Amino acid sequence: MNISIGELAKRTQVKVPTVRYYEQIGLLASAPRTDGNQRRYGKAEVDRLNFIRHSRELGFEIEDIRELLAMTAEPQASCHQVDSIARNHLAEVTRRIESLQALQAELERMIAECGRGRICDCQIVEALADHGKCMGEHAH
Amino acid sequence: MNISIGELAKRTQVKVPTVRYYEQIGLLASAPRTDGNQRRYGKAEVDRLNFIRHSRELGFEIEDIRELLAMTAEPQASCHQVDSIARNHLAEVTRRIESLQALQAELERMIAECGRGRICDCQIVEALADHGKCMGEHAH
DNA sequence: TCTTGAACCTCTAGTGGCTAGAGCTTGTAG
DNA sequence: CTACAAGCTCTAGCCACTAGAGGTTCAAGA
Repeated sequence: MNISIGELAKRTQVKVPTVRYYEQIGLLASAPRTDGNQRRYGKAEVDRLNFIRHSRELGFEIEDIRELLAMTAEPQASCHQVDSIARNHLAEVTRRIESLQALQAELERMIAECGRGRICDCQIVEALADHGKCMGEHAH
Repeated sequence: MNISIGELAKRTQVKVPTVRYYEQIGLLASAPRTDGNQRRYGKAEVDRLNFIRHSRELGFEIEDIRELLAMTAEPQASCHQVDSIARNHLAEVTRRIESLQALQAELERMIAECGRGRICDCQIVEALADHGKCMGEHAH
């Protein structure tokens, strides 16, 4: 296997500019070039990029992915750190969900109170203008 | 009332650089200056900035807030557009919650399967490397 | 072999919403 | 007067891409 960046992009569903970006930030090794200066990739890079894309889809940050990839280079090492990274990320996702759910509740309340009349009577606008009308985590 | 930017920041809990940023992007009018070139604000600006901050806390985008503020300048107009902006935003928040919940489920599954052994046996790493092991909205 | 269009290359800047200095000026209290 | 806090403008950075611009290479077709 000795594929171009476009073919790599097609196989992994990662855009060409994004592949270049990942090389730039060191997530992918600098690819060997043809005489015409074009990058060429093998199966290992396809696998690595699939790992990266999948991790990104799951919301892992680039630095986390960098660490995870470094760990896969030490197959006999303990996976304690992998577990830790995943748990931290899960906790963050959970926090974000909770925060968004609080926002959702506030927005629902505001919209329910809207009489669909004029701006000067609008409960949405009044709620935005007056912080005290909110309750819950969003309010302080 | 004729307060400095620092006082405005204290009253509204919006940082000084953020106030300047909002002026730069036109969300706040350019403030009148002292002979020493310092900005000075009145009650109207405090109220406006509170509206902005509150809307940002609820996750409205700057452009949405710009529109909402423009509407408050027409008190007799219909609040149909306000309602529409809020509903669109609520729908987006709902989508984000659902997407995060799918991620959460995948992460929980991966972590539950982790045997806490070595990297080469790690179910988290294997799941990240093999897309087919995921299910749900995240998988394709 | 030549032509042409697609794909490849590097480089720069932008997205959204701030945030962080650097270096200078103003205001106020002691 | 002095010193320090707060004000000012300007630039660049954060995060993870993304979008051109302008030039080169590759491969298919005539």
